[in-house]
Amino acid sequence: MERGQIDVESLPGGFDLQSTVESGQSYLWWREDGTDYERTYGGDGWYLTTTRDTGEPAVVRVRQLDGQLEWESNVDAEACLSERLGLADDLKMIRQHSPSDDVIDAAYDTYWGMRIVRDPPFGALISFICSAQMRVSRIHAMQQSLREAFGTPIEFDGETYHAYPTPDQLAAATEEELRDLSLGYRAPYVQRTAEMVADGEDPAAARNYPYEEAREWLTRYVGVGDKVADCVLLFSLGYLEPVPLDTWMQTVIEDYYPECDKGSYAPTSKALRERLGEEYAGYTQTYLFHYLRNRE
DNA sequence: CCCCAGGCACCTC
DNA sequence: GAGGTGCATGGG
Repeated sequence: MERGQIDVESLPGGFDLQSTVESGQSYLWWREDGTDYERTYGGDGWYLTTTRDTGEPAVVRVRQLDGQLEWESNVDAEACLSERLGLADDLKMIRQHSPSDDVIDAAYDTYWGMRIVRDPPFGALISFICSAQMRVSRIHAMQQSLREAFGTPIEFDGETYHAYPTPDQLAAATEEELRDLSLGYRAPYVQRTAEMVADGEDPAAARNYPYEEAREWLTRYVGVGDKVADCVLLFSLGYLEPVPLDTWMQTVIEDYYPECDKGSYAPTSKALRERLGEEYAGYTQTYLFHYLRNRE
């Protein structure tokens, strides 16, 4: 077993592992004890995920003890973690470039240290296809089901885990098998998109385009509209300006920024993006989403 | 029974 | 291109 520590206290803005992993940005991590994100969990508990960064599928688990991020894996996971958890982002600079009002300030203050994740592109694409009209806890459960049904087993520290399925593994699944995992009408979307990626249409190729063209390009995949495309760009591909518009953000617009409601998705998202500070609007959006969803 | 969940494909016009 | 409709599943 390899292990290590990353000093996150000295990063600009620090780091909050629990908020980063449990804020609905990623569905590719899980708690060691398997409990749902709706239930309370010690602030120093372990979170696990899998990676193929070094070629072979590997398990990575991390926990935060004050200013240290402690990790254990069957591979050297330090570079992977830094990338996946957004540790290179300068939170202080990002906040300085974001506007200030009562609700934005409260969101940043409450969850300060939360960072934008960078999920692996295929996992991000599939998990956000699954997210359509679905609660956070069930989106998680679906990804765990997909791992166990189709993912490559990994032995680690005396336990058997499952890697997230590869495009080939999911493309070989039948719609019927996916429906049996309670994916509902998303089952054919997942199967057909996995086929497209397995046939060589790499979602990471969206990075060849500027933001709005990249969003349009991603809608080529079945089950991917403007909202899911925005989530993939923001939570996987390193774009920090997308403002995904879901039902929660529609409520935010009604309650706080009604002048940004332009009727349809693209112009409304653009107006809110400009209102939230253009180049890092996705960061502010993610703080607002997490803060407002957990308020009360 | 109802309504809703980090929406999308498909059909009109 | 904008605007309606059907869609699976589980929780409150």
